[in-house]
Amino acid sequence: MPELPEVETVRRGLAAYVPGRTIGTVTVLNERAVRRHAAGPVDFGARLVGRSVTDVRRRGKYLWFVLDDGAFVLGHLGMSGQLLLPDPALPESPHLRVRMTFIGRGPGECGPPRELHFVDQRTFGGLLVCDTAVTRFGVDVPAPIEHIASDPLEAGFDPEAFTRRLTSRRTGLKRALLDQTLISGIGNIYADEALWRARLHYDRPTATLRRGQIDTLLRQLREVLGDAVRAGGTSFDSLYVDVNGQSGWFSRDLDAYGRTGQPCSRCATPIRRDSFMNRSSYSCPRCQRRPRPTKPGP
DNA sequence: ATGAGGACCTGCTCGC
DNA sequence: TGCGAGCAGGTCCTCA
Repeated sequence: MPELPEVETVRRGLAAYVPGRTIGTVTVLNERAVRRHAAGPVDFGARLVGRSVTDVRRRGKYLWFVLDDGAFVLGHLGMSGQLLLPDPALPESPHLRVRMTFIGRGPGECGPPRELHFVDQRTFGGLLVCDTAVTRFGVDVPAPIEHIASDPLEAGFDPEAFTRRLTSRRTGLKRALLDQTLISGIGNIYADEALWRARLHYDRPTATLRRGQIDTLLRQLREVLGDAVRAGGTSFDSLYVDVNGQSGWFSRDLDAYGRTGQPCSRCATPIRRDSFMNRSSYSCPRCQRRPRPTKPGP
């Protein structure tokens, strides 16, 4: 499940159940799911069995468990990954890639503990175990995501630094928003939604943005991401669900994404779909004017 | 540094 | 009914 609100929804679900639990068994059903764990699937399991989870954290679209020996289990959901605490009465997904069981039960619980399933239809996502943390933007993160910038909902997100880095680029605005080394957590849906809210065109050269426009964009980004987190994320189908398999309902609040031909909710002009960066971009041709071609520099 | 393009996958929908 | 094309919310790599 892709973008920040969906990953945060999953993180919250995991944080309510997993910390304090001890991992009993780990079964890797598809090796591709742990391909980024260099030591291989056997080592992946061996590193986890008997360890307790102390916390569940997130930056951008990545989330990780902190273990009692100081290691991390880092996960990315790719395009179709799910981390589920499934109802044992229901049939297993055919796309189950990694199964984890827990030992013992929490206070007041009865019956066997839930399992943790990593389910991933397209297998672009994956899990790995790593030992080293690095401090980036004031937070200790697993070393493999050292290159990932802070996300706009983090306390330590620095709008000044973002503004400087954004305007020093010579690229288009949406391309920059999707660059996880500049700002993290934003994908195709929320980029289009924030650009619509801020009335900015996706191909606006970042160097021409005025400070006020960037402030507005950041405010709209925080707002749309926050709204979507409160709604439990966006989903169009059962591929994007929380740890219990439930869909979020933010899709009803989308103003641009996926609304080709439908009237803009501000000005009633039909929303248009463009092919951009090998994917779809949705925008209002009236509220979000295409930037003038840049004049050749001196 | 930038960006275009492809690779990595499965499954759904659409038009013929 | 079958079949190929196109599409899907991501990331990473190479090459120019």
